[in-house]
Amino acid sequence: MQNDRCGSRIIHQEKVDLARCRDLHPARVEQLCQLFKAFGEPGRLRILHALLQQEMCVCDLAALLDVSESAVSHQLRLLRTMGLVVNRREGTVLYYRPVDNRLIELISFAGSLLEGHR
Amino acid sequence: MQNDRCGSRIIHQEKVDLARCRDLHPARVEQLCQLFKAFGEPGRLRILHALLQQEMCVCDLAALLDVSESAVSHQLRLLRTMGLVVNRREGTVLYYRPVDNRLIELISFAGSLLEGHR
DNA sequence: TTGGTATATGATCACATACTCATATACATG
DNA sequence: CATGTATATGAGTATGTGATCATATACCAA
Repeated sequence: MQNDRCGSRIIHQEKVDLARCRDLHPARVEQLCQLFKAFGEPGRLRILHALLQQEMCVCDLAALLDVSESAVSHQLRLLRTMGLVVNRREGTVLYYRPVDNRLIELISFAGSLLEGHR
Repeated sequence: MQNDRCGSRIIHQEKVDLARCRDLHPARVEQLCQLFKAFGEPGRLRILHALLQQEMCVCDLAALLDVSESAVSHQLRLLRTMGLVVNRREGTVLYYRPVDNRLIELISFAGSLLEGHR
């Protein structure tokens, strides 16, 4: 079969209908994905986790993660663009911090899911 | 400078030390990233969200997302490999469901973070 | 066994993304 | 203003990833 994009081959119409009406709004899907994606990369997760403990500058984060400052800077730009972190300048040093401290709870909650299953 | 992988250029040694001792274990970082990554893609997020409402088969999910059944199958394999979903066979039809229903709370909590910031 | 249906899987390709290097910028200090 | 420091940014590259197409598998029914 060339095109198996099924429109007619629905087995359980009621299930699909129910799922459709409970489905997330496309915009909400995008927002959620952006947020999860931010945490879905080891470097960014560690950066966010560190910043949720205390504000830090690029150089310190690079030392913590043992990667180049350029790499950290690029990741921070992403996080800034997503609206997850902001910075504060003090001379030539930029201190970064998360916009929303509740993000730490998202990490802890995810962590608790990893412990035991239901 | 050729190599800016800083080891000596640490500005705030105390901050780095504190961050190091509070840092997540590498294995935990990997687990968390896997989990977040699973939710960090529109297709998978919608699949998981749908399955958290009711068990569904590949064909129904394909209809819901309006993508090929092959694409859905590939995503489901990923989720299976990650241990996030399991299936139950009934004849030729495979019904998928999440291993842990608390995953819905992860989505809701993330959603609540999108509403207002602190 | 033969054919049909639902799904899985492998190869391939297009695109995203995370890093590196080189360079630019912003601020401080002389 | 010239220089140094901390960081930002752009281009290029290598790797990751999500889709497609073709094919394989598992089950069912005649």
